[in-house]
Amino acid sequence: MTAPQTTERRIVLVAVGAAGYLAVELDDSGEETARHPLAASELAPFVSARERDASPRWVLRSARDVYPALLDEGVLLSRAHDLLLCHAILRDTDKVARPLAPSPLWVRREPAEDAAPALFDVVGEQEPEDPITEVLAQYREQRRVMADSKDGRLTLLCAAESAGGLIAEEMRAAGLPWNEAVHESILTEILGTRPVAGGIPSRMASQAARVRAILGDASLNLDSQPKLLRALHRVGVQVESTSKWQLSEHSHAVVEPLLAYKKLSRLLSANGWAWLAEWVHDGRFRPIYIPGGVVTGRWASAGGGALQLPRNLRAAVRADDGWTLVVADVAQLEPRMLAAMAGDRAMARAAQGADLYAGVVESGAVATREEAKYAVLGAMYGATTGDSGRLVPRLRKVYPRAMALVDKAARFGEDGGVVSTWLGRSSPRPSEDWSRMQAHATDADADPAEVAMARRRARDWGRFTRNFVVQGTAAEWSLIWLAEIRHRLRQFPESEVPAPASGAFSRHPHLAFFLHDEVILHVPKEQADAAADAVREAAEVATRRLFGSFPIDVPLDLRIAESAEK
DNA sequence: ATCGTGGGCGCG
DNA sequence: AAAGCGCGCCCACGAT
Repeated sequence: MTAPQTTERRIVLVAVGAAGYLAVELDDSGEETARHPLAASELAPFVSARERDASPRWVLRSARDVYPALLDEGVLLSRAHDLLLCHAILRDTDKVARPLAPSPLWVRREPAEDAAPALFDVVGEQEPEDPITEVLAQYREQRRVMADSKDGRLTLLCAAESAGGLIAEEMRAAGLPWNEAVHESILTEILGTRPVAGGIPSRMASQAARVRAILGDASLNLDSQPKLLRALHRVGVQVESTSKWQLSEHSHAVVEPLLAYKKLSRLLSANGWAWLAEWVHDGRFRPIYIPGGVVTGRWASAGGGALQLPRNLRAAVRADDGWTLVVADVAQLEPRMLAAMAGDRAMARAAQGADLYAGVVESGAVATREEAKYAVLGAMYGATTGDSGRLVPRLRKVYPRAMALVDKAARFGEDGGVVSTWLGRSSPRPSEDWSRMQAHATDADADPAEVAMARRRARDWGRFTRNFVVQGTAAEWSLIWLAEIRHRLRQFPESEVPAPASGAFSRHPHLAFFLHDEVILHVPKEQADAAADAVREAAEVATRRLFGSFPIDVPLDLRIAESAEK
C-alpha cells in the first residue's frame, strides 16, 4: 500500500456569500500563501488556469457545492479533498487514537427542495462566523488524523472517497446515454399500448381482468394488499402475504395471472412512461449519486432509482452515434475481498479464475455450484437456518481463516463493539436503545421475553457488522477502481465525433454509470479498446493497492457494445 | 391535505 | 414471510 505523494499543491476553495468564492493557496506545511476572492464569473477561468499549470488538490467543503457549476463551464478538477465525505470517515474510524472531533457543521443535510442554497447545509447550527477559518481548521484536523494512521490507509481512503465525490458529479453532468425510443418500445411490448391520461396499459388491464374474474370480484383493487389477501383467502389460496415467493408455492389458477400483473405493475410504476418523462432528457438519464450514502461506504442514489434499474431495461442504454459502451463488472467481488483480507490462501485458490463458486466446488466443500453460492453468501450474511445456514459450517473446515474473520466481526458486533473495513472505515456504534436493552437483559430479574428479544437484536447487529467489513472493503476496492479508470480516461485525446449531450465530456470518454461492482463507460468508438484496457488496468491497480502481493484474482466480465443489454 | 409506516420488489 | 446483508421507490392506509 502506497500513500499518495505528500508534496502537492493544495488550494482551498469555498463558496462565500451568495455569488462569490474564495480560493486560498497552501504550501506543503499547510500555511496560507495566497488568497483570491473570486466573483462567480471568475471561478471557472481561475480554476482552469490553476489546473493547467499545477493540477493541485482542491480542498472543498463538498464537491457537490462547487463542482456542478464548474462542469457546466467545461472545467474539470483533477484531484480533491472532500471535507464533508472525509469528516464522516475520520470521525468514526477506530484506527487512530484520537479521531476527528464530530461537528454538526460537517454533516450533510439535504436542503429542502425549494430552499435557497446555503453555504453550510448543517444540522441544527448556524453558519460559522468566518467560513474560511472554519474550513482551514477542519482541513488541518483531517490532515492530522490521516497522518496518525501510520500505514497511510486512511489517507488512501480519503483520496479515493474524494475522487468518488468528483466522479459522482461528473457522471451526473455527462449522464447515462438513454434511448427513449428503445425504452418506449420495451414498455409497449411488455405492458401493451400506452394508456391515455394515466389509464392502465392494455396488457396490464387484461391480466388484471383475468385475476378479478378468477377471484370473483370485478371491482377488486389489486394494488391493495389487505383486500387482495382477503380475496385470495376466499378462493382458498391460504397465503400469509401477497408476496410473489409465497404465491408461487401455490398451484391455483390465479397465481400465474396475478404474478404477471404484479410484474407489469412494477414496471409501469417504477420505470414506465412517467419515469421516462421525468428522468430522461436529451437522451441522458442523470440520477443524483450520493457517495458514502451507505454506512458501509457504498454509494446511494436519489431520484430515478438509479441503483435499481431493472435488467430488462438495460437495452435502452445505448451509445450515441460514433460512440460505444464499455460495460464491466466483477464476478463475486465480496468473497474475493474476504479471502484477501483474511489472507486465506485456500479461499484465494478457489477464487482463481472467473468463477469463485466453481472453485469452492473443486475444493470439495460442497457438491454443486448452487450450494457453493448459498454457502458463501450465507457466510458473509450470517445465515443460521435453511439451506444456506446448513452449508456454512462446511466452509469453516476448508476456509478457516476467512470464516474466522467474519465470525469475529459478528462477535464484536454482538458485544456492542466496532469493526472496520480494510482501509479503516468503522461501523457505527449501536444505538442507545440497543445498549440499554442489552444491559437490561443481564439483570438477574430480567423478563425471559426481554432477554430473548435482546439476544435477537444482538445477533441482528452481529450480522450487520459481519457483513460490514466485507461489503465496506468491496466498496473501497470499487472506489479505487473508479478513481483509476477516471485517471486513465483523462489522458485520452479529444474525439473527432462529439457526444453533445455529455456536457463537459462531449469529446472525452467518460464514466456513465456505477453500481457497486459494475461500471458503464461511454467512449468514442475508436477509443473503445484502449478504454477497455484502462478498465482492466484500473482493476489490477485497485487490487494491488489494497492487498499488495497477496495472490487474489479479481476478474472482470467486460464487453464492448452499443447497448448495455446482456 | 399531509405525513409516517409497512408491504412489496427492483438492484448489488 | 424468506432463510441471510445493504439500499430506493411506489402504493395503500391509517393517523393527524
